[in-house]
Amino acid sequence: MATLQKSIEKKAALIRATIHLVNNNGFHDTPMSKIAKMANVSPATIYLYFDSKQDLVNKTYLEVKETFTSYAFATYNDQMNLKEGFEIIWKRIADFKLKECEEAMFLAQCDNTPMIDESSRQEGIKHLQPLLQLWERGKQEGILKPISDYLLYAYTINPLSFLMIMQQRSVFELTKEHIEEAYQAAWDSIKK
Amino acid sequence: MATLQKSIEKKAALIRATIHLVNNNGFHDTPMSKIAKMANVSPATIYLYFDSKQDLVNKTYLEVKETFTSYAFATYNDQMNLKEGFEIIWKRIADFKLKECEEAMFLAQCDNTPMIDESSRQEGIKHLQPLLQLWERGKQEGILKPISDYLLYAYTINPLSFLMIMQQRSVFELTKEHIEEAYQAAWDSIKK
DNA sequence: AAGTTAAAAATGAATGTTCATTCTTTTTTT
DNA sequence: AAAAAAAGAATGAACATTCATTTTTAACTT
Repeated sequence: MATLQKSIEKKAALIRATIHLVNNNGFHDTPMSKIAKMANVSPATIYLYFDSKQDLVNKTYLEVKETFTSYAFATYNDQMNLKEGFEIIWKRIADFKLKECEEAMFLAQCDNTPMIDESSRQEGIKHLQPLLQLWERGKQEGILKPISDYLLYAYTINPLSFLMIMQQRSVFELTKEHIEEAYQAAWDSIKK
Repeated sequence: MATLQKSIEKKAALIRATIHLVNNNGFHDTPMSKIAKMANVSPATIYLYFDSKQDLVNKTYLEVKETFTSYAFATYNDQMNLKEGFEIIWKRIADFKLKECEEAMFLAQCDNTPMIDESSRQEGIKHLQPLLQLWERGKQEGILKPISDYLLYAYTINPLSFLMIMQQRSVFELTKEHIEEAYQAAWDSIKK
């Protein structure tokens, strides 16, 4: 137990350090030595867990994406009707972005820069499957506008990322009321 | 003429090279030597125009932001009524993001990473003043929802950035119809 | 108009540092 | 005591910036 447990903890510490440092300094301004120091290991030890710096950041991305989508879909099941399902997922996503803002900021940075490999990016997208299926159903039932998933995403989920970043930069404070408002605007813009 | 003109051209070439290389590789993976090569100057020459790499990227950001907002507000004047003014600005912004996508991608990267200095970021925000004033008016006239500018921005302008990035990554093609749809959704989500 | 020269602009080649990765040795585990 | 995990120091490449020269510009003189 001890050894495997310890390995898992070490790997987790490395990933945490990577998220934190990359958020504040960007990928290329985050030396392996700093990641090692923050995770309390030797730089060489990183290479027991990851092939390279690029591999470390790719795997960090995938792990965070996984955490994010598990959280987003945790209270959803596909028996729910469209409106209910969408509201639950949307609000979980909002929750995640506010509560786990380090992780969410990291994802935003990955999604907006050439930081991670294209293949990891592709892999990460797959996790959103349940939401895409829900939308598909909504379109077939004639409840949602018959538009591309990208547009649906742009109107509903993406504004949240922007608000999170502004919150993070302390340029404005995001309250429960803002979130409720944003949810209404999101729903209004996609329902038929 | 010759000399000043040439200087201006050289500076412009450096800025163009910076945009292109940073878009494709990120700030810290874009060496000064490559920027110099692409702009057909010696690395040392960059330092005649800019204090440092950080200064180069800050100034590039401000210049691109300036170009962007000039374009966005070119056909707008503050005599217009709210709906007309908003539509004109929104569509100019959409236009810019599609036609000048290198510049727009660069701004998106600056806005989502710790790439540029905080002071340049602040400076860049000021250029959006006309849009904020228009919104202020809209709220006073009771045409717009009485919500924060950040929310208005999140619902209307930010989705465009997402769509542009997806277009750029060739994951979907953005047509005139998509833009019209997106505009309608934007307006619907902010009007009272 | 041609020649002269000082200042400005530009250059390619150093410089010194930072950093990813590897190597050798030490520590921990079983 | 053998094997696995971890460490710190060493290596070599990449890079931002500076330095010593060269080239270009333009003002001035004849």
